[in-house]
Amino acid sequence: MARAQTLSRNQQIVLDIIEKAKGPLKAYSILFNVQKKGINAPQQIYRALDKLIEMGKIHKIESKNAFVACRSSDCEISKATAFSICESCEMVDEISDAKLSKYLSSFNHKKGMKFKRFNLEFFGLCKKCK
Amino acid sequence: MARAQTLSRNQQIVLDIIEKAKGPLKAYSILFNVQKKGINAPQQIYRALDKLIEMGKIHKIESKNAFVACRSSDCEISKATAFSICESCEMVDEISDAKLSKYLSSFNHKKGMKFKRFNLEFFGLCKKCK
DNA sequence: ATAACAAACGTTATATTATAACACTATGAT
DNA sequence: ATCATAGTGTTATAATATAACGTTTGTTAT
Ligand SMILES: [Zn+2]
Ligand SMILES: [Zn+2]
Ligand SMILES: [Zn+2]
Ligand SMILES: [Zn+2]
Repeated sequence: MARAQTLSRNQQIVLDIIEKAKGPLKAYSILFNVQKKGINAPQQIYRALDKLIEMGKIHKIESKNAFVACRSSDCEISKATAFSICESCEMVDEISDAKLSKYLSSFNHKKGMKFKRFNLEFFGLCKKCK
Repeated sequence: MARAQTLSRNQQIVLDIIEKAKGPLKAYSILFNVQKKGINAPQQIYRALDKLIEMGKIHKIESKNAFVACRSSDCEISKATAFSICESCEMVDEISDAKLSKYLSSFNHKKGMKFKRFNLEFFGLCKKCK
């Protein structure tokens, strides 16, 4: 058994920063922010990010190569993620909508492929920006 | 008026390659494939890719940093794109499903954001791979 | 406790993806 | 003709991500 819920030192440092952030963070911006804590190399960041994603603690916003903390419970270890992204201020909000999630989780492609996971990114202008 | 439908030389070369390909192509793999035609620099590829995306001729698969030709008509200049992606063989298939597209296009977030565009990526194993 | 294993770590180097900046050319509109 | 827009070619560099290696730490089983 792995130590399923305990985070390692580096994982905790990286998660803390992502959770405190107002918006999505990029890997190298995380790196620059933790150099005072003795983390010096991209590898250390990317390894922590990979594990945190596996655990469902964070998600990657693919269209931005950036990372946000999970604020939802619908996404069940990143099998079903949806985000709303402002094209002006870069704000990202995790969408937690049971109906949407159910609809997409049960969506079946004509060509017979059974899906294990999806990621949906909506783009527009947020309240502030429109 | 711009020459809305005519492709430039480089755009045509890049589009041809993407259309002929069986699966998604990466920018640098396109580059290596067109060096015999006198295209030598990443910029030339990325510029063509950007325009082709704008025109709706191709799409970017964000989770793979790769590009596919548009095979749909539902996506109306890339405002509403959906893909099915095999995690084993990397096959990508554009999903053209009017109901899905309508459902998502009219989806409204609780927090009052009006969406202009979405991109949905499903992951699983294709027929061959499962 | 200790051996064995898995996970995490630190480090150096390198690969991959993407953009900046600048000078030049072609095209179409007024 | 002149002006604006789009496209080109080129060099350089930025930003994102992984490979490979040996070491250390934590967990489990005996
Ligand atoms: Zn989540
Ligand atoms: Zn905004
Ligand atoms: Zn399309
Ligand atoms: Zn497959």
